[in-house]
Amino acid sequence: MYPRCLIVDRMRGIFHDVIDLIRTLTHQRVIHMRLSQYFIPTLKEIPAEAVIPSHQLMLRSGMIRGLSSGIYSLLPLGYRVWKKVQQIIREEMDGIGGMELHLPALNPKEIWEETNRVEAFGDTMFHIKNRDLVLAPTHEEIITHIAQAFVHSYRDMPQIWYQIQTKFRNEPRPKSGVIRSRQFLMKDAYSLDNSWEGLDENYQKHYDAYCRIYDRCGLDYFVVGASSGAMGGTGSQEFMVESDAGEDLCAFNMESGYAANIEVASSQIPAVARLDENPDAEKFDTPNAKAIDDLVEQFGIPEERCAKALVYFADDVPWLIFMSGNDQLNEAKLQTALKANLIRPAQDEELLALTGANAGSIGPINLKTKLPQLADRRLEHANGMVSGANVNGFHFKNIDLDRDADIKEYVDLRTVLEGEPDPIKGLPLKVKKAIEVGHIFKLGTKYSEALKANFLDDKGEEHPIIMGSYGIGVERIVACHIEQRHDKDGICWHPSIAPFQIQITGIKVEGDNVREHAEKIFADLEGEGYEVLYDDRTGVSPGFKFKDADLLGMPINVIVGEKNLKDGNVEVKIRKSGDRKIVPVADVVATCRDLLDELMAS
RNA sequence: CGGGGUGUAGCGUAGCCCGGUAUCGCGCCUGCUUUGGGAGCAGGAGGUCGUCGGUUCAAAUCCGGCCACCCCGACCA
Repeated sequence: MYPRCLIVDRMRGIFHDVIDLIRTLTHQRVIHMRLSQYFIPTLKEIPAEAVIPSHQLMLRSGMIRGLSSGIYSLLPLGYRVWKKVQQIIREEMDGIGGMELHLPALNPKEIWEETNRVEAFGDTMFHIKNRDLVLAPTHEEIITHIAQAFVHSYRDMPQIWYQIQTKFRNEPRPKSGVIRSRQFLMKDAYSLDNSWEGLDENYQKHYDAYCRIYDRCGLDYFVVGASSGAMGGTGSQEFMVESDAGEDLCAFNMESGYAANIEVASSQIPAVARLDENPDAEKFDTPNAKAIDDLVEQFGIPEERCAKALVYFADDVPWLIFMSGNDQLNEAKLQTALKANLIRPAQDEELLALTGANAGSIGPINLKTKLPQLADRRLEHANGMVSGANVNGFHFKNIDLDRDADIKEYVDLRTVLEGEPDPIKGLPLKVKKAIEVGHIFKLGTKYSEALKANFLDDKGEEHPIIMGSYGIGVERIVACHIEQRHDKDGICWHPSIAPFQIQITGIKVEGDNVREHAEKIFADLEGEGYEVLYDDRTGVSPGFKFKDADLLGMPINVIVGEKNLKDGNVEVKIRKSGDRKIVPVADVVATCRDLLDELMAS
């Protein structure tokens, strides 16, 4: 037993230990937010490999570092942004009842063979060399596998499961920095339903959540109807950000409200009219005509009266395809029309073997081999057409496709062009490049059927689970944000995903007055809960600090220097607008709060 | 996979055509002076010239193979 005074001393000692611990923790937290300590390797010059602004600025601001083609390290400043985007996604996914889980990136190849997707992905999927394992490019198979094991009753649904996970895709050509890379983060969500109405509801919930996510990230985006591609399914939409760095083309007319990926976009371009006169088809000499334009120039044939014939293989079956004039075949539409896993144009030798002629002289009459035929709907019942004779150097004229060809079906196969009338109001279409930042799919039962994920309904009947699949590219949000919010000096972060909301620039912090005020403001702003990066570097010229601050692009820069301090003021600069305010030291916290609230809402 | 280009210090580059052991700027280290828009002076460190082979007395430079990266195209649930 201690004498009383010793107990008091001891308690006093513990009390002081706790205070010291708090001081230590606070001190450690603060010291990491100092530019003199924080690892931000900025670059003055633009690295040669970076072409687009977001890539250049991510490198220059020390957010990322390339390791290999399409593979990037996320450095501390960049990773802060990544985490913020993920947090916004988590909050909105949780908000629609999503449950976060985490699936393995390493998958048995076998499960991917059951859905035929080892073949469908082909070289895009990474394979492990010394085991029968693959690196997952997406997770429908694994989700369905879990559903198959545990979801057996209509009472078990609906479900929304999601994860934020690293995906691996062996892109043939990684490009544009993190926009097309071989390892990237994706939020992928999957809905399980016992009815098609349920799927519609879950799809709509995701649509709404996605809008909130992109709004909160400060992105300017639009939504387009999209192709379901080899994923299968009954409907899908893509969330797009307009950008010259984009790899997708979108056709739209704002006034009529039409917007679609060029892969599915259609127009009201008129069909080729049927002529009253309909003489027999007649072969004629065309020694120098290999392209539609040659026929138009040499023989004065109207472009649309030419039936361009192409041969495509759909899962190893050759098809003869007809298009009007120079209309461009849309391969996505063709793939959908033929319900094929893989399509490809025939090669020269194959053309010769199948038709008897080379490209440019192929047509419906005198084919060497009988081929299934498909034509664009513009050509429905068209006659008076010119097409190849299946002998090099000859064409037929006066072809009646109803009479002289054996076309199974007329479907929309053409790629729309800017200026054509849109399908809703017939207003002129615009076409622009965009980056896909999200995609929502009504998958249906493709995977549940393949993996036998069935449930019993209230009548005891067995059905495949009805699924939806919903993806967001995390790095694309960051890249698009920078693409949309930068100027000649650097990034202009929206406060929602900025690595720090506030930067403090100390001018000549060697001086006691400046340093003490800057430290005080630093502590006050952190005390208010803001994330603050304090440029406390000594021996660095003011110009250097300003340039760095503009490059890093925090929404607000508080400049503490003797120039204003002698009047009791500091300067508060808004990165995006460039506006500057001179405010009394005592008002800094309130000013920052007001400005950030304003910027957050903008 | 087809076409084009590049590889020289941490970054950006000159030299290559016409062979003689590598230029300049930025950055980095030391010292002094500077400090409101990428400071000055002085001194210093750092390079198997992507890699392997060939030609030559001698190769960053000429020839060939390979590798990596970038751009255009094809491809891209």
